[in-house]
Parts: sequence; C-alpha cells; structure tokens
Amino acid sequence: MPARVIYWFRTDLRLHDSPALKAALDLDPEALYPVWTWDPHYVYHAKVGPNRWQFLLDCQSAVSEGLSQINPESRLIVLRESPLTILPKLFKAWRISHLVFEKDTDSYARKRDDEILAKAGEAGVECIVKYGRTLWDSDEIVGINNGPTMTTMQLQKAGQKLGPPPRPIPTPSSIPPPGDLSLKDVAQDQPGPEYFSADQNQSNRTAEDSTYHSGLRGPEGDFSVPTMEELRMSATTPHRGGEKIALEILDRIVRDKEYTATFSKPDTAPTAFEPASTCLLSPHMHFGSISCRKFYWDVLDVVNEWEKSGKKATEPPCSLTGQLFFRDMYFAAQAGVGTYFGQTLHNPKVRYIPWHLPSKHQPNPDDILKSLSIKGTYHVDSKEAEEWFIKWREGRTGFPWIDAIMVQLKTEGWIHHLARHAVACFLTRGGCYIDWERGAEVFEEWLLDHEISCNAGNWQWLSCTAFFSQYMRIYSPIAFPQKTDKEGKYVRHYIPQLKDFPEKYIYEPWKCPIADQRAAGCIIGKDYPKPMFDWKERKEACIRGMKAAFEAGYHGSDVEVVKGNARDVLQEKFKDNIESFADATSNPGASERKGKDDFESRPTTSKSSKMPAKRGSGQVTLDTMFARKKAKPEDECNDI
DNA sequence: ATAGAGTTGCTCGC
DNA sequence: GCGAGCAACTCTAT
Repeated sequence: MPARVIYWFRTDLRLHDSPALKAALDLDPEALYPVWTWDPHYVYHAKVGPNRWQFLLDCQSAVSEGLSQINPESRLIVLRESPLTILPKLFKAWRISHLVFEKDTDSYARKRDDEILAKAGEAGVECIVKYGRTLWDSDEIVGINNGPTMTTMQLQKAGQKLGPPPRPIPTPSSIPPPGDLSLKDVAQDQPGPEYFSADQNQSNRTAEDSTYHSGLRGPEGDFSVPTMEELRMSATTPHRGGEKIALEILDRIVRDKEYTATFSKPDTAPTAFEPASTCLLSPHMHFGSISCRKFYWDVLDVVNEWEKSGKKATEPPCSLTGQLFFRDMYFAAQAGVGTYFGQTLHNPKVRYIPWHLPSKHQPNPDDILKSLSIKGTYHVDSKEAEEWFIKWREGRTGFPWIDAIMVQLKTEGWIHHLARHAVACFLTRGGCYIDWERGAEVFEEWLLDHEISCNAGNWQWLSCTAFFSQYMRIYSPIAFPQKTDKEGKYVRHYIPQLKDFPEKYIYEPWKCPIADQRAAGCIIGKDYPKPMFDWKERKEACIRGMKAAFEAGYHGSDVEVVKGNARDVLQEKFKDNIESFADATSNPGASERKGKDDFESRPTTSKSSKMPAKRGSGQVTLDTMFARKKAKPEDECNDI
C-alpha cells in the first residue's frame, strides 16, 4: 500500500535540511499533506506579541511558496483547529497512513505530542518523529550527560560522544502532491471559552481574534495562512521572516570570511544598530526558517579554510559555533529538567532568591503579593517594586541605556545579546531585585526569537540562579554602553527626546546642568524621567540580598520552597546578618550621594538610606509608605 | 583537597 | 588600553 502522509510543520518552517521532511519523502508517498494546525494554545495562552506573529506568518507563507515552487499542486495547508482534535479527523478523511514531524522538547509540546502519538496509534497511523531543531538530539545529550547540561563543556563533551552534527540535507527536488483535500463530514471544533477568557494577547489586539471564525479552511476556503488582520494585530518590526530571507542572511555572513572566522561574541557591540553587530538569525532559528546544522557547517567550512591558510580563527564559546553550542546547551538543559524548567518552583537547578514581585509560580497565591520591608537591606515595598517593574517594561526607568533597549525590544522584537544582559541584570540582581520570571514573561511576549529554553536559561544565568553565579559582576547602566558607544548614538536613536543631549551626560542625564538641559530641549523630570532610584545604592542592596540567599542555599525543589516557607525562613535566619552588613557598608558612600531631588519619587526617605539600619526599628510598611506619600506630595511631582 | 577556569564587570592607576 | 584589585561562586581537572 502506498503511503499517504501528513507532514506536520511546527518548529521547522523550512524545506532545506529537514530530517523529518526527508523521512516523510523517503516513504515515497502517493500523497503528502503539508499541514499547519492553528493551535489555540499558541493563539491565546502563549504570550506572542504582534511582531512575532508577523514573523510566524511570514515563515508559513514562505514555506507555502517554497512547496509550490517544487510542485505547483503543493502548498502549506493551514487548518484552523487544535491539532488534538483536527488530526484524528484528518487521519480518517484523508486515509492517512503516516504522520511525520520534527521533535519538539518544549514542555507543552511534549505533552501535546504524546497525546497526538496516542491518538495516531488508536487510528492505526504510523508516526515518525525526527530531531532537527538542534545540533544534537537533546534527549540523547541528556542521556550521555546524565542529566541537564549546565555548562557548554558538558554539552560539547556529550556532543563529541555523539559525533559531529549531521551535514545539512539539501532541499528536496520533488514533493508529491497532497491528495484529495475534501473534508466530508468534518466539522470544525472551535476553541472553548476557556481559551478566550485567558487570552494572554488581548492587549495586543484591536478586537477579538477572528482566525477561527471563518471555519477550518479560512475565509477563502483555501486553507491559506491567516493574516495579521484576522489576528487583529499590527506589527512594528522591520525584521521579516521566511526561509529565503534566512538563507540570504546566512549567505551574506559566510561570504564575509573574516567576520565569520573571527567572530567573538563578547566583542560585538550591543549599541550597534542599522546594522546590528550580529547576524540576526535567532528569529529564523526559532521558527526553523534556517537550520542550525546548516549554520554550523557553513561557518565551520569557512573557519577550516581560514585556518588552513595559517590565520587564527576564534573558538567556542566566543565563536559563532560557540553560540550554537549555548543554544544546544539550553535545549538539553530544558529537556533534562522537564516541565519546570521555566520557573524556580519545583526546579532543582534554580537557586531560590526572595525576589520582589514573585512570579505566578508560587505555592500559595498570597505569596505573590508578599513583601518584606527591612530598612537598610535589599527589601523594598512591593508597591515600589511594582512601579519599578512597570517603568522597566515601558522604558521609563530614567536610565537611558536601559530605556533605549526596552524601546528597541518592544518596537523591533530583537535586541543584542549583551543588551539583554544589561536589562535582565538591572531588573534582577543588579537593581530592582525583581523575580527573573517577571522579566522572562516580557521577553516572551516581545522577542521575535523567543525560545523558552534559551530565554528561561539566560534569565537564570543573568539572575545568578543557575548556569552562572558571580553576582558581584553587575552591569552598570552608565559605564557598560560607554565601552562601545561613547557618543550615545544608540540612545539618541531610540529615545529621541535625548537626541541633542550633551555627550557627557547621555547615560546619566540627571547630572546635566539645567542650562544645558534647556539648550538640548530636554528637561529631565519633564521631557525624560529622572532615574527611578539611586542605582549604586540599589546595586549594593542587591549584592547583600544575593549574599544572604546564596548562604541559605535554597533551590526551587527544596521542601521549604515548595511549601512556601523559604521566604520567611530566610528573612528570619538572615535578618541579623543583613542588618549588620548594612551597618558596615551604608555610611562610606553617603557623602557622595546626591540629594533626593535627583531621583524620582522615593517612598523611603533619603535619610533612611544614609543612616545605619537599626534592628527592629522604623520598618517601612505599606501604611507608612502611603502616609509619607500623602504627607509629602511634592515628592510625587518630581517627574512633572 | 586544591588549583584553575569560567562567553562578555567595574574602578582605578599607569 | 592594560592589569590589578575588588570579593566571590561552582565545576572540573589533577
């Protein structure tokens, strides 16, 4: 019996180097249905901003065109229904013998795919699943490494045992047509109310999403790729998706042999834009519009040639191939840790820190609102932390370097890796002391290249909760960008209010004399906000907090954390240490500290930060904070 | 056991 | 521009 195959596209929107697609074609099928299922989980429950939606639709359209170029009868068949319900119906309607797809090790995907495999089994449909998203099969890496890979060395060693990643498979020269596309007796199952009521992307829509309203086949009845209009979204990014664009970028990179062979990630400038200092292939890697193995081998061929001519090439982890190893490391870390990889709670690899604004993953819902307020320590009121978080998200912190990055992230969906470091460090251990999961959620929504494994892993890295632990190394929002952009071109581009600001004060505009502010047409506190806190003061407080949490040594799967006691235990256990530490360090810098007028509204008085903390006295609670706010309204007017 | 390395810190002094 | 010092964590190789 000739095979009749559904090729299910998910993380692999390309035709070159697709091991799963090759496996489907190797069946020599009489019919091949290239299918995309419109998963309501992704439409409503995953955070996906307009820019990433556009990129996905670009990639789908490109695959569809690519298929049609190989065989005019072929194209991407988009079915507007959950795979869990539509695929079993298709098995019958199209008399399917095989279901083929690329392996996905994300936790939601694993669960979904297990269900699909079971349903296919019931229907007598044979399934073929091939890894193709990473250099090596992440599950095999985990097996060889005896657990999740937490260093690139572990990844590379395990990879060595598996042998070099396979060379890329060429784009197929022929593809069978799909068979009969009629859907007799197949009715559309629309998403239930539980999806609409929990729409994570509502704020990005101008009206209710309508992608399901026109039935299984879409408005033209032709299974076409949905549009941004149907999603009720509009994108702002200049970066566009699709296999052709991705291959052109890679080709341009490897044609520049010196750039390719001597690439050193830490030396690339996060302040560079138009063009950026790195390749911008990460969104394509996310959607599969470029194969990471093609990237790997195209680069390695250039490197080998470069070295053959006696010239020195860079090596992992800094080189381009090293970047791919990090990606595989995070994938294998997630594959090994499992469902809880993206959170602290229940995650044995992630260190517990009593962050402000704990994420939604807490043992008791009340814990999310819980705040500690010991004066002179890293603790602040949760209301204040909430304000910091909102300002960070919206790019209104008053630190131009941080704000410019957040503006670029929101509008363009891509920022340089080191820019991600800067804002992630600032939000967590290097400023706000806010839960990394809160920041990761913002990245999840706005990044074109959002990959749960890499995003969560990098947030763990930057917050010093896993992968990396040197919490003394904190990025300065002033000194760091000056290394590559003394003039502040980047800041001037993304924060136009500051475009004529004096170079001397571009990263700390609150220090600029008022006459110069007027001359630059930007009054700090009016046209651009004052800094939301004294960064050096916050940095020191964060280090004290990290030190205490590291001494406690809790991790996400420890019983105290799972039971929800860790925060209280830690507070009790380290209250004395923290305060004595504060005693010893709070005075030296006091004389250099600027007056309170230089900063945005501060619920705690400036006096309190200069004075050594006295045990058990003068705690700032919600009530006293609001009392102060009421009593001193002028403090609230700093940014007017 | 101990030393050294680890993708990318900052400040200061030369 | 470079190196030392800051004060410090974790894993790996020996």
